[in-house]
Parts: sequence; C-alpha cells; structure tokens
Amino acid sequence: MTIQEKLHSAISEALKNLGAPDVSFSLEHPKNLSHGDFMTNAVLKVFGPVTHGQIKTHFEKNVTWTVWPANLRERFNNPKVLAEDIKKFIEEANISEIEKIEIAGPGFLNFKLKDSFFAELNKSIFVQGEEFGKSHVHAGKKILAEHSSPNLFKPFHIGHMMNNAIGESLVQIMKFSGADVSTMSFPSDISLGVAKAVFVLLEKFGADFIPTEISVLGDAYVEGTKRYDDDESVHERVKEIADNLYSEIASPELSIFEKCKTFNIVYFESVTEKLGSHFDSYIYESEAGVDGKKIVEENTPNVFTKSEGATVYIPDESQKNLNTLVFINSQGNPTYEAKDIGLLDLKFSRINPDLSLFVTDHHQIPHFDVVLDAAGKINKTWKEKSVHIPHGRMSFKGQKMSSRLGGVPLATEIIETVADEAMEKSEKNSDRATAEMIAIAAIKFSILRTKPGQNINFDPETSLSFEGDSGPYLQYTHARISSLIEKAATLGISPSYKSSEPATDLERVTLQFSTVVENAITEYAPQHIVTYLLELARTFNSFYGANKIIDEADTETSAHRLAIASATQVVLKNGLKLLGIKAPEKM
RNA sequence: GCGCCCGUGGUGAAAUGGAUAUCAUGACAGUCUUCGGAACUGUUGGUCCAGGUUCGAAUCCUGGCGGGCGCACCA
Repeated sequence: MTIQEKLHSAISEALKNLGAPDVSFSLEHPKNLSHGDFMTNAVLKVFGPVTHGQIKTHFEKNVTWTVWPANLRERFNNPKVLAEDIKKFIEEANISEIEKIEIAGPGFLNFKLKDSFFAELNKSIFVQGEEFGKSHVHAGKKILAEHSSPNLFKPFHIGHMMNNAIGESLVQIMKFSGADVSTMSFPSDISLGVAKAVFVLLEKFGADFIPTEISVLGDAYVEGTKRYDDDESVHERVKEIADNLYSEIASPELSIFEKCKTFNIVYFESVTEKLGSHFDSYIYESEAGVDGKKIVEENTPNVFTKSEGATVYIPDESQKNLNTLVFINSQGNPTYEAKDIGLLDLKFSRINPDLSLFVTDHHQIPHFDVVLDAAGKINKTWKEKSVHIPHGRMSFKGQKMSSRLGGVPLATEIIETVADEAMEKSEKNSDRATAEMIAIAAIKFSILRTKPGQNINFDPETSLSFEGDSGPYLQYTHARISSLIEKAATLGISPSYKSSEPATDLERVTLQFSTVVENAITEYAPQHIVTYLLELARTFNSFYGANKIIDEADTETSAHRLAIASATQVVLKNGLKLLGIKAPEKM
C-alpha cells in the first residue's frame, strides 16, 4: 500500500466513524512545502453540505434540508472541531510514516512525514530506477496514439513539430500509465493538392523524375496550388491526374506519385526519429477514404442524408454547436469527414484499442465534434474510446504559418538554427549531436510548458531561452549531477543514505513525482510534468548552492548528499523522458 | 446571425473549486579565490469589467468589453 492509499483510507475511516456524510475529498501535496507533505480538504468538504445544524443534500437541482442529530451539531458546525476529531482518530490509528498532523487555514489537515520515510523513498528510487513514478492507471489496457500526421508533399514544418512534441510526450506519458501503447500516423497521400503538385513535377521534369530533395516537392506543392488558382485551363488535366491516382491507373503521374510517396515516408521517418518518435503503423488517407466512403454509404439514410447530390450528416437540432458537414461530395468522392470515419474503422479493426488518442490542430475541433457524433451512431465504441487532443497553432514571428503559402520554417531548419546558438553557448565544446539534442529540448520545452490548445507565438529570439525556465536548464541540472557522480567516483565515494539526517526539501519534492505523473495521465497534460521538473531542478540547484555535496574532508556526509543528488537525477531523467527530451551526461 | 476557444505582473507561461495566485524573463541589488555561472540569493510588479453560486472563485453560472476561429461539397 502506498502512503497515499494509507492516508486516504485513514481519512475515510475517520469520517465514517464520526458519522459524517459520504463526501469525496482530495488528498494532495500542498503548494507550499512548509505546509507538509500531504493535505486534505476532507473537513471542508463535510462542512460544505452541513450548515447550521442541517445537511444540505443536492439531488438534481432541488436542495433538501434534513435536521442533523443534535448531539453531532457542534462537530459539524465548526470545521475546527471536526478537524480535531479527525486528527485524533488518525493519530490513534498509528500510521508509522506520519510525523505530525496539523490543522491549518480554514480547516485543512496537513500531514508531515517522518525522516525515516524519506530514507525508504531514497532506497526505492534506486531500486525502481527507470520505473520510478510509473503508475497503474491504465494497467492492462491498450492505447493507440495517432500524431504527427504529415501531408506527403509538404515538408515537416514548425506546425508538425508542435503536433509531434505533444503527441510524443503523450505517448511516453501513456507508457508510464501501465498501458500497452501503439503509435500511428495518418499521412495524407492523395488529394487534389497532391495532384496539383504532381502536375507541376510532370511538366518540369517529366515522367523520369527522381526525388532527391524534399524542398522540390514542397515547392511543387506551393506552385501547383498557385497554378491551379491562376489558370483554369489546367483544371481538367489536374482532375485527370487526381482520378488516375485515386484509381491507381498505370500512368506517368502514378509512377511519379509513388516515387514521391516512398521518398516522403523515408524523409518523414528521418525527421521524426531525430525528434525521438517512432511509428508502429500507418494508415494512409487513400485507404481510409475508400473504407470511409463504403461505411457512409452503408449508413445512408439511417445516419447520413442525401442533399444536393452530396451525402451529408445533419446533427440533431438540440446540438446547436454541431454543423452539418458533407461526407461524400456530389462527385462521389469521400471528403475529409468520410476519411476520418474510415480511419476510425481501420483503427478499431486493426488495433482494437481501449483508448484511442489523436492529436490535431484545434481548428479541427468543430470537425471532430461532428465526425465523432456521427461515428457514435455507427459504432458506439468508436466515439466512447476516442479522445481528441487539440493543440494550438504556432505563429512564427507573428505570422501565421501555412505551408501552402511557402516561406514556412522547416523543422530541420529550426533545429539547425537553434543548435548553432547552443554550440556558441557551450563551454565544454559540445559536439554537433549534443547541440542538436539541446536545441530539440529547448524547442520541445517551449511547446510543452503550456496547456495544449494554447497558441504559441514562436520567436527564436525570445521564446527560446537556454536560461531560467527552459529545456536546457533541466538538461543542465541533469548533466551537473552526472559530474558530481563522476567526481565522487574518482574519490571513491559511493552513495549511502544516512538515516539520521533530517529529510531535505529536495527529497520532499521527489516524493511528489508519482502524483504529478498521475495527473498528467488523467488530464493528458504534459505541462504538469514541465512545471514539476522545473521545481525539482530549482530545488536541486538551491540545494547545490547551499551545500558542498562532494567534500573530501567529510566522506560520510558526501555519500549521503550524493545519494540524494543521484535520486534526484533518476527522477529528472524519468520526467524528461515523459517529455520526449533526452537527458545528457555532458553538455 | 449561430456556435467554439481565449483574456493572469512590462513580457512569456502555470495553477483536479482550496491556504499568502506559482515560475521564468525584464529592471534593480547581491553570491563566487566555482563541485559545471546554461547556477544561486533578495527586491519589484498581476487574475479584463459587473453581478451570481459556494465555507472558499483565476477556475463554475449570467451579462458586458476585448482578441482568435468555424459555420456544405479543401484538409
């Protein structure tokens, strides 16, 4: 039983024994360490519904009042009295880890744990190592996570980078939930836009075109869009290309298309690998389109409706926030909506996850609200097990990014630019690989520190910092501890926790890691990990500043402090992994 | 018009309905004959407005004000 579970059940028992109404209460770490290691609002949760000797019962919207037994009135009318009673009850339960219980503020109960508990915690951090902080929230479940879905003719740009940072972090967080996690990407392979690009490539280079640079494809995409808009005479040919691609009819365009598709997947994997992602499988938009169209047709007219030659979904009138959307257009082609229905079907038939996460731009919220509403009518589990994680947009120096318009910073360019700065900053003459690792940390950090859904104005001059709250700061702290360990080793000092020492703030912070991980899991919230790691690093650096950790003159104290520092490093490393950020030994 | 999202120190962000709103940056003042200064310590300054619900509101509800976005065959 964990200490959390022990405290929680002790509080429950106390409430039950005192005759309190059944309420749900929180057990959390106080923001301020001086308040203790845990706090509960149980007293106030009871006091809330009990006022002036009466119990207020919220049933639906009617509030009913019941007279509380007279002999208990005093207890429940005064939070301090109730708090005293609960405190006494828990003290009598003699939970060995508790040092003291205090009543504070309007009626909070604060728990402080004994030093001996932290000696045990230190030991268990080393025993568990990479597993420390792991949760069981989704133990035994299968989770599918789809993110970083590229358009195969557009280079991986800063927007994809944002999607990837959030998606990859969620993948790592879900892996820490005890679930079996499978990753997937959903590349856009065929579309009218792609046909426009193929048109340009065919015209410029002919059927023998061999792709060697992603920029050539990206330029063709941009140029194709422009040509199509400016010159109506090419429309017919572009549509013919699109048809040949969709139907896989042997032609010069199909040959070019297939070469480009293969080239792009290799490119995509090289970029995402650099960013630390791996994809177990792909579902292409073209296959989802075929499948989705079939399903929509099978469910017309019971779910979908024919309207003006198209097949549309009309949501119930009560749901005013949902729009009517076209699923199959009047030419008989599946739209993005039908493709997403097909995607759902393929995901659940191939992987059959208990939970299916997908990460997209938040502009697609209205789209997915409708798609999931329709999907729920075809197959309830599709809707129930799907969770949409929307993220904001990144603007670059104030300008909104759209790769269709060109001039968009590419992921690789940004990494290079930031890595250059990291090289300059480095004192230890980092190699290029380390500089890139730091650059990626800085970029990912700036994305993950905010709630997904918020827009980020990305300006390398100001948003990318190597100091203060930043990815490199966390990495630096990790590397700093590595140096300490190395120094200790040369002096023959190995970590050894001295039980007689009072627990430090730093150790009290490491205790909080598992709670933070659980919150991050249940809320799909990488920013909780970021906030926590900053606090951990800051607390460590204060500790470092205030104490000489490795001191030849006092090997016993050194060994003790080394044990604390090493445990901190384990937590820091595990936390960084949850963000998809690497923890360097040197930088 | 209908609907969705957002509004926190000068700037960028955090905060399952909880205590004195957290952190960075900026500015100012310090620490160090460095265990890696990408560090540490201190000062400064903030919840858009008005009501409401609650023991308790940045958070929930109503109405304003301000910003972003979507509303049929693009993705």
